[in-house]
Amino acid sequence: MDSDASSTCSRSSSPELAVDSSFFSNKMFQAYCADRETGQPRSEKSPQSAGSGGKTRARADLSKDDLQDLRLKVNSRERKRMHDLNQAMDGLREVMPYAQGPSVRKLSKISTLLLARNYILMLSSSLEEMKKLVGDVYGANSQSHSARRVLPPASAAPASQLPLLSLAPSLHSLVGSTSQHTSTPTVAHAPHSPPSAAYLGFPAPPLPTLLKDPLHLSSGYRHFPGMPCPCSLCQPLPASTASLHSLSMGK
DNA sequence: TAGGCCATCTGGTCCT
DNA sequence: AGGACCAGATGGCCTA
Repeated sequence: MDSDASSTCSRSSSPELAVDSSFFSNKMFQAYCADRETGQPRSEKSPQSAGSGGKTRARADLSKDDLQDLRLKVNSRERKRMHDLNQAMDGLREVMPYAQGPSVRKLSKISTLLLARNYILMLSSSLEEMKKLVGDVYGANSQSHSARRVLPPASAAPASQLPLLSLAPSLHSLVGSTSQHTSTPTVAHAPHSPPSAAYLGFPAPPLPTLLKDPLHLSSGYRHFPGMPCPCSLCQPLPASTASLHSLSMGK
C-alpha cells in the first residue's frame, strides 16, 4: 500500500500522505481504474453490492469521470477521517504512562484504549484516596486548633500535596524498590497534568503484563511532586476496580 | 509461515 | 444531496 511505503519502520499510524500527488500511482487505484475500464467489479463477492437506494441509482447516471471523481473524493474524506482518528489515538498515547521512543514499540490501538481505561480508573481511585487524606488532615486541624502541630514547619508544600509527598517515598522505601522509582524529576511539571509518557524515559514493561494488570504500573514509575502516584505501591486499586478490569480483559 | 496490526477502499446507512 | 460514520474486504508489513 502507499501508506506502508510512505511510512517509516516504526509504522506510524498517521502517515504523511501526499494524497493528491501519489494516489494515482496507487496499485489499488490503478486496479480500480482497470476494473472500471473492463466493466468488471473489483470484488465479486461483496454482500453489499446489491446496491439499493437513491444514491446508487443517481451514481449510475453519472459519467465515468464523474464517478471516478466522486470515488476519489469519498476515499480522500475517509482517509482524512481515519487520520484524524489516528491523531487522536496518538494524542492519547502521549499522555499514557508508557515509554515512548524510537526503540520502543508503539502501543496498538486496542492496547492504547485498554491502557487508557485502566489509567483513568487508577487516577480516579487516586483522587478519591487523596480527598480522603485531605479530609483527615483538615479534620485533625480543626480538632487541635493548630495547623502547625499537624504540618511540619519546614514543609513548603500545599496541604493537598502533603499526604502523597510523604506517603509515596515511605511506601517505596518499605518495599525497597527505590532503584525503579526515581525520586525527583529534573523537569518541572504542571501539578495537575499527568506525566507525559515521553517524559517517563524508562524501559517499557512487557505490554501484556501492563495491560492485564494495572498494578504493574509500579515497575519503573516515577514520583512527581504534588501528583498522585499511580503506581501500585502508592495506590492499590480498590477491589471494585480490579473486578471491573478483569471483566474487561476477559474477552 | 501464521497471526497480529494496520491503512485503504468500498458500499450502506444515518444525519443535517 | 452531501457528508459522516460504520463495517467488511483486501493486501502489506512485522514478529514469534
